[in-house]
Amino acid sequence: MGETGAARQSDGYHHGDLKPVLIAAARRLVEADGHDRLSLREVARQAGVSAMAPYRHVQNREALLAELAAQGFRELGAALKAAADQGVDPRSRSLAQAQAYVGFACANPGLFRLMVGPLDPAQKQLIAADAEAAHAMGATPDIDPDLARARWALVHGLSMLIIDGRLAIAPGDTVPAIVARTAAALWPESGVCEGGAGQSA
Amino acid sequence: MGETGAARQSDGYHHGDLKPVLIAAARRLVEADGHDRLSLREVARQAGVSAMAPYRHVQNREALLAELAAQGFRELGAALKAAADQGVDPRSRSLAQAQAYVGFACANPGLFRLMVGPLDPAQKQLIAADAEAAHAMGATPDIDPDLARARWALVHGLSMLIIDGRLAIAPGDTVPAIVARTAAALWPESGVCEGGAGQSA
DNA sequence: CCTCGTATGTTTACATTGTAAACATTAGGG
DNA sequence: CCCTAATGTTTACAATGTAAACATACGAGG
Repeated sequence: MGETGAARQSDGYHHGDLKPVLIAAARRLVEADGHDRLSLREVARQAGVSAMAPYRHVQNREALLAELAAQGFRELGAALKAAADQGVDPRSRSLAQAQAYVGFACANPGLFRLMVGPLDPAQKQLIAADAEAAHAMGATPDIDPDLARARWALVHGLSMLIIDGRLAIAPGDTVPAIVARTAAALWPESGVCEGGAGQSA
Repeated sequence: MGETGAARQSDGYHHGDLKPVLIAAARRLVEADGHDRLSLREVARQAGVSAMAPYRHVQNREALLAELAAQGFRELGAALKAAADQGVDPRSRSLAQAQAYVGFACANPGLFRLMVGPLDPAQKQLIAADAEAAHAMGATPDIDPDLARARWALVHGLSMLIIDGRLAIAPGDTVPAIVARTAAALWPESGVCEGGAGQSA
């Protein structure tokens, strides 16, 4: 079982299924060293091909990063949707989504920083659809926009602070617990989360 | 009065006061292109000196970025302190600090991203003192740590979302107003901000 | 089955960058 | 007035992004 899927056919010249390998290698490197230190040549090296091979599959370095970001947004969107489908009342749904968001960031810090960081407009268009999908997931449509923005800023800021090591996680503490405690500190009772402005559907 | 301060003495060989010029140029470039695209050679070019001249004043590129970050933290700390000294009740003090934090990020997005981004440990030690000063400013000591964390995450996330262009600012709207509305959405009455959870436990 | 076009990989080439090392100049104290 | 250290410069080299030219093998059509 050496050949996985539709991989190389005969010899070593034509790899046959290089692009996913490149993306996987790039993702590994982005997690390891950060997206700003990603080198296309190192990606090629990890994939076992020549330095110029990646250019047959991506336009340039930025385009590869954009594909990575798109993949990240797709995964984040799926995680948010799964969290939304899981809760029963709006409050637990909100908490589950918040935990999913921060959880994703903490599980893929390098990728998250890439998704969140600035990208030149050409590539941004590439990932816009996925990003929109993920973002729409964060804001349920039946609440005050100001409150939605506050919730988004909260989970986003929490994510950044944690993955940048500014919020040290005490031993024995977990990310979902931190999210839950932070949310609890803001909404001690309940009610605020779902009620908000009375623009009921 | 062409020579500012202790600038060049006679000819063009010894600049005489190069370091501040380098830092200023670097800051301009960081704002313009982002810290990941900063090139020491371009800094030198902007300062009108040779490519290797900066190495007489900073150990390497990372060290220059660290100095920039330290400068940023000092300014942010000053802004936070000024905001704290300005308010009368704890609530308006909190709001003023939040507005100062987000305002600083929006006024210096490139620098803020540098301050917030990951830096290798050697340089991190350089800016640790300033960073601590700025961070301590954010959390007044008399409140629930969970609430302090929530407030910090909120302003940090708001800053990131705005400077990354994810929260488009409507024409006529201002950053302080957004911060105020966001805070108002979370604490509709008052009371929560200063009283908080009875962490007397 | 053979051939040829095209997709995919490779090699070569060049500009830009970070950084080390050797050299040049000048300021300022003996 | 001269020597030394501080400051700037030139030279040099390795790594990177990317363009251009070259090579090979997969698959369609005869």
